[in-house]
Amino acid sequence: MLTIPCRACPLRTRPLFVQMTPDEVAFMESLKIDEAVVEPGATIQMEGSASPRLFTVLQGQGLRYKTLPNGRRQIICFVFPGDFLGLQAALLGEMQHSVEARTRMMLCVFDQRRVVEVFEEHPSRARSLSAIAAVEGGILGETLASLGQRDAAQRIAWALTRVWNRLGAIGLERDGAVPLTFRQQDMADFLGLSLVHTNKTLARFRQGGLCDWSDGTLRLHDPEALARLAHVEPARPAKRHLM
Amino acid sequence: MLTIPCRACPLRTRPLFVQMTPDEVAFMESLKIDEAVVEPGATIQMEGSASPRLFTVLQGQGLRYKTLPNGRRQIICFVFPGDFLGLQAALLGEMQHSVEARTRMMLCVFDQRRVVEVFEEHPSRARSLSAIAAVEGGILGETLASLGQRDAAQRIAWALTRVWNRLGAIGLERDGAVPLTFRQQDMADFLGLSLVHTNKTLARFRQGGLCDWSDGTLRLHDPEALARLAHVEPARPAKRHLM
DNA sequence: CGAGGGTTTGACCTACCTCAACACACGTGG
DNA sequence: CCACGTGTGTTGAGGTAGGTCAAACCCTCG
Repeated sequence: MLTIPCRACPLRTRPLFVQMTPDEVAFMESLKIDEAVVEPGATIQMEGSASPRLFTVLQGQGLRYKTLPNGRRQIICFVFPGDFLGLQAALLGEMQHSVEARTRMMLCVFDQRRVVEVFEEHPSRARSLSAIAAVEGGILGETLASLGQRDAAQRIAWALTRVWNRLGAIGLERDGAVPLTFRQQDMADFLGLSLVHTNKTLARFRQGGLCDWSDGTLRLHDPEALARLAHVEPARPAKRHLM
Repeated sequence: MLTIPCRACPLRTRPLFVQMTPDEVAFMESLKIDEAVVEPGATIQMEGSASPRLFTVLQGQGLRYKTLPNGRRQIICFVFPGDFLGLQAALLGEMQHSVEARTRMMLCVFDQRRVVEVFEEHPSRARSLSAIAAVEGGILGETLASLGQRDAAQRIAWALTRVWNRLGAIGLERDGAVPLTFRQQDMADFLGLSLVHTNKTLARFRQGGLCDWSDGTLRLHDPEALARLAHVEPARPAKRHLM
């Protein structure tokens, strides 16, 4: 039995997300087949395989990553509540990256075959699915620009402000802090930096009073300065779609 | 008048692309409103604006890029025949990057509003549109992994083998060479390298007998060695969708 | 013939990497 | 209770891949 029917989903009322019509919500509820809880470290989806179950993240944090033939790991992006997992499996038949949980996560479960049928059954939901893909593409483009054109400090500042805004937008800020449950190694693998350099840069930020990311908690003491350092343009609204 | 009706399009018979049903081809033909030729250097779409015209590239080469607030430029990817331009404009209402022509290009033109209606009118075409978005996401992920985890020589080797395979797949190889009409600066801005270092690495490849990219022409003398250097897994088929 | 865009080359420098140790917290078993 | 491993964060020392600067060398084109 579903403990959280879509119509009572705490996420979808957040202003970050494009609002659904009651009809859409009802349709999604008919698509939702289960809820799942996964433990930290669990692999949710595997690069190269076709995930028969697709997910919307309700709670928790995780990451998408690729393992390269040379053994190194690139983190594609961090995964937060509201993210949809398995889009490539649905549209291409195969995931191009793996997804792993970093905290305990609660997931909304969909049947991959039913999701594919969305194109025949519910055009506006199909549009949202495509929009999700397009938004992710845009984010990846921005990430690419960070890796290619920003130096280490700028990259880290960029990533932290990004995460900060995202987590704030889904209401996870408490007392000027958001939970950020990754290791420094994860951040390094995300930004193409070494662990050591990531660590030292974070220490500099901390000593400089810019921000403090420790014990799984991120505090931005001076968000403007950080954004300026990162060369981030003033936060665009950029609504997201939920599945 | 259209000089190339979709049913006679030379691209869509290439094995690289997922084949359409006659019904789909007819539908696309009803969507196609024009053909356009743009000159080298022309801006086809602009970051931040909603392009009212969407394109499928028939001929020529171009690039997608973002300009960062700090003035630097990140090339997102190279644009080749078969690519669809304006997906973000269609799905999100706004382009997140610009598109510029590097050679004279021939484009298939669609009306943005009509494309959006594809979700109501033609589910299987809508699926293809989404698949295009998903494929692009996968490619961006791979690019991300290159920027983050490969050194300069590996990045260049990776990019060249990628381009080589792509251009080969659409039948542009002649006498062991494909046309590649970019500047070294473009490649540098794509891979997050300086022009100087890109140039020197290319020179090393040339002297080492690996490949030769000059005068707008790319020759891979030893594709296997290059792929080995780049740590590229043996070419996956990875079909693409056309619009 | 000069101007401008792209490529090439050399000299120098630094941002970042690697290696290596240590610190601290946790759990497990003796 | 302590001894220990293991995983994560921290710090220092030294090395190098790749950046920047600068100049020259093509081209083509007006």
